[in-house]
Amino acid sequence: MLEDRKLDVLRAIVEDYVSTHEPVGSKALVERHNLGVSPATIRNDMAALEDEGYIAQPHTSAGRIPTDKGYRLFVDRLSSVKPLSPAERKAIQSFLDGAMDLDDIVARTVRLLAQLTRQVAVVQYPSLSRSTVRHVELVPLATTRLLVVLITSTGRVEQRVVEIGADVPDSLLGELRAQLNAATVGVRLPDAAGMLAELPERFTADQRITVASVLSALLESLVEEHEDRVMLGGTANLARFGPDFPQTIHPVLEALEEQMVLLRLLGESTDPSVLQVRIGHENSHEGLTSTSVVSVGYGSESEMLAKLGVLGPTRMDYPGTMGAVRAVARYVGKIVGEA
Amino acid sequence: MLEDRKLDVLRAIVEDYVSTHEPVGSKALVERHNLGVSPATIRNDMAALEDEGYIAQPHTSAGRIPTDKGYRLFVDRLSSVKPLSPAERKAIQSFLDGAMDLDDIVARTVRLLAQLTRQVAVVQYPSLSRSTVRHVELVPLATTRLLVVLITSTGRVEQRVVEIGADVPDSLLGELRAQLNAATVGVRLPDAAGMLAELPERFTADQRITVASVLSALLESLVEEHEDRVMLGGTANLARFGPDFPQTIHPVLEALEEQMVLLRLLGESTDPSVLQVRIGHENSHEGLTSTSVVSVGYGSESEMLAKLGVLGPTRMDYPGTMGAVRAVARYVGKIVGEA
DNA sequence: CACTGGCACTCTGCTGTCGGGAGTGCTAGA
DNA sequence: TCTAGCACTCCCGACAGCAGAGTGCCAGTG
Repeated sequence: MLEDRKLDVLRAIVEDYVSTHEPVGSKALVERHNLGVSPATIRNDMAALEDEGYIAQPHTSAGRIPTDKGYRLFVDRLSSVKPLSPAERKAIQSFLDGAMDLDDIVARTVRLLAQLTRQVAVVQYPSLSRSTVRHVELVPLATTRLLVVLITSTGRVEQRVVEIGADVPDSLLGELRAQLNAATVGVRLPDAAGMLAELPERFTADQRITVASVLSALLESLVEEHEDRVMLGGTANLARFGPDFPQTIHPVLEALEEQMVLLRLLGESTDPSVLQVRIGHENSHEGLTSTSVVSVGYGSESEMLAKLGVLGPTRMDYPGTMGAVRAVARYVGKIVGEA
Repeated sequence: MLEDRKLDVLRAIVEDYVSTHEPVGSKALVERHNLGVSPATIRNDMAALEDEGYIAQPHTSAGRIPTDKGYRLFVDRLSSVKPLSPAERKAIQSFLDGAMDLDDIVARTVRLLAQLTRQVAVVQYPSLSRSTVRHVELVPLATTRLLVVLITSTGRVEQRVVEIGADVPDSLLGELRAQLNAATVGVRLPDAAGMLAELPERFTADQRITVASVLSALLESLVEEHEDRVMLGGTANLARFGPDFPQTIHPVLEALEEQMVLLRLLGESTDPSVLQVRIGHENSHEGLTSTSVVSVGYGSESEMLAKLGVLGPTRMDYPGTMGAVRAVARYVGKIVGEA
């Protein structure tokens, strides 16, 4: 009973603080939520919550605000993911349905997430490592220069320019192209490297220089995975972080410029199919200590291809944000799964 | 004589204001720059400059700050582009030399510009319209689905997925691929459309449906030019816009999210080979009225391929920024010219 | 005629003071 | 276990006073 109400109080504090952005006091609390008790009682509960580290007061005799630990409890036990309205679902669908190529899908997703959550959206491009080789193309640019193009099953195109020491006759080019495709098409990217190991042996000694150059470029494209790209949107929403934000916003902007940081932000999860919320200091990156990240993987039923999420102030609407992120991830997963 | 000194005063005001970010008064002026006259004299000049609209005071009895018109005069007549130090030149070169593909070049350029100028950098991808077709590739994705890939002389790759009503036999695919390449390779993108006009006539009636679908996708890629992409960097530098910037920064962030706005920002110029400075209200976009844009085209000697530039507060170091932008444009031009 | 020095004036911005208000913790009582 | 009351703390806005910076103007000088 007592425990139960304490949790109710914490939930009420989080909800009020999220909507008003101001420390919430005992009196306002009983007025807005109809807990059947008096402010004084609430005060006792609040004192207890403060002792346990779930809330804090900015200064003596101000209202309370939730701590990271408080938000954590709220997310884990006090709230449920808010499903989207039918109108919103419809909007998602029509927004994403017009997409043509992969870039377009990712770009639209980012916009959509940013609009829906009114926060900063981050979408990772579908990872190469999970996809398979669709086609390898060699294009002569000059007599001693080749463009190696790798097309994957997710529609992604990787390109590399290779400088070859010698002239490359068309016949060799055709043969090499055929062999490359025969060896790798349909194979998963990480496995494709292995399929190519014995390829040089099928060519004559003086051809091998060329073959080796092309192979090394292709292998580079295949393992590119680790420097996956991400797309970013909704940075204008940073302006709603709060009025105290000259200090707050700068480190955040800096973090957003670093692809590596963004990837780590999305990445550090165990099971990508489960919605993940990282709150304030739980974020390894300093400068994002008053920032929360909500992320989840997306992809076909069988596999997660990449992750997406949003980033906002710790004082965000968690149920709504989580609902939006999850819904968008599902739709996008369906779309890239089909493609 | 009098006119000359008035201009000196304006220059001094601009320089001081840019470095201090505070309204500059007559006394400080004579101290910092050794104009050989007394503050009282300067005050007369300042009054005149104010009448003519070159400077203004935020409130009675504060120092003066330059107006947009003042900056304009400063840029046009009172300053010269500041050449970079040898160290900076070296940094540019080594920074850009490691670049592999086009994406990489653009990404590095953006970072470089942002670091050098400590402002927001914008780089347009080399325009398709000036480049030529290097290769067209058709890749079957499924029995009724084709990937059309266009590779340009600047190393850019455009891709489109086409849904074909019917099965596409390999023979037709090969024939079509050959014909497409024969007709367009080496041709400028805007002209290539014309070369393809008669292509359908060489195929039988039932093949034409397929040919038409592929063609329309290819034509789309060819004229894609108008929605050229841009890359953005250094947004963290927005935090240095000033302490008054919650109002200032939000519209700017919004503008930066819109590709179209960015393109127009770079685009609206007569001769792209000449360094262009657009100051405050000269910028057509509202929300960027306290923002200046320094931009210039880049490319080979013969042609400009695209533009790049930076965006910052009107109170920016114009000579330094202009020098950096020009220098970077030259190096990048050299690199994409070679590629 | 152009420059200078001096003077009165006008702002801003900082400091300190002072209630009002909101919120708390504690204690006594139901 | 909850409630009511009370004294206390602290923030915040208003107000006044003051120093400083800067201006405009005017009379004087080479």
